[in-house]
Amino acid sequence: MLPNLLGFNVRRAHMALWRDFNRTVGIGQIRPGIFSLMVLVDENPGIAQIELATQLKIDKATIVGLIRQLLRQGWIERRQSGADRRRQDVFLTDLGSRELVGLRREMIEHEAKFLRLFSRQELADFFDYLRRIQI
Amino acid sequence: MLPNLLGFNVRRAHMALWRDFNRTVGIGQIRPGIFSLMVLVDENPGIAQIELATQLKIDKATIVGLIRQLLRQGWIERRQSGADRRRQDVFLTDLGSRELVGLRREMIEHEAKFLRLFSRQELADFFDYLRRIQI
DNA sequence: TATTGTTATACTCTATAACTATA
DNA sequence: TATAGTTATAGAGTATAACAATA
Repeated sequence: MLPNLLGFNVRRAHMALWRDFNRTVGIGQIRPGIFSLMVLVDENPGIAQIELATQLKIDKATIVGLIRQLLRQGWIERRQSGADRRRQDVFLTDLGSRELVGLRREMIEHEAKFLRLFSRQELADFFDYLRRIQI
Repeated sequence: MLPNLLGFNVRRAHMALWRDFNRTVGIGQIRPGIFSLMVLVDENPGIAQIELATQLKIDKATIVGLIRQLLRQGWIERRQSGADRRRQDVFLTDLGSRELVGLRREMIEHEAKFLRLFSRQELADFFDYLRRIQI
């Protein structure tokens, strides 16, 4: 039964990617969740935590823990929003920005190992299929 | 960057499936990991723990925790192997077998929500792609 | 009343290292 | 020496519930 379950196959694909990520990207310093949060902050300077939660599709309480790690590493900083004082605007620090350059490079190296298993058209279809089930 | 990363998309697809599984299958009693272990035991009565670890691609130490839960629930039982006394042969109990009937039905219901998003050919391709990255 | 962020808590899933019993 | 299973420990990653501050 298992080999014919979509959930089982997605789960194993996820585990394989996860393991290679951890061997390749920011070894001992970073995980997929933290990486994607950093990229989001880099691409949206001053983004609010609630917005990070929405875009990453995880609970706002979960964001707090990730933010705390990145603050401890000195890779991000927060400033209270002027417009809405409930909000904490999140930015990368200079250190965080420099770090992310290397992480992105490692990320591309990691992705390449998997991307090369597909033709251009297969990849386009694969992404399409994966997006369909991101309900 | 994120929407164009294979890892990011697989991760989100995994989360979507995980959440729906937990709303649909064995509510409050079971998780994807436990379910797949039960199915494996059902299809391979007397399977050894080391074999479960190999087939599920997780460490043998991790199996112990899952086995312990299922023992507590009375859904599996173990007998020492006659041939190799290091081994513990794992079986479903009658209770476990009856339980699994309902769980399989819920699993199919859960899968159907996602499978119906694809044509037969798309699904065949999708499974092929997912298997390629299960390194 | 609703939203943003926080704290406390708990659970799943995974791994590594060191161990016992057995092969 | 190698393998099967266990224990202890750790660390991601997620969630829910209740709360303070602010809108």
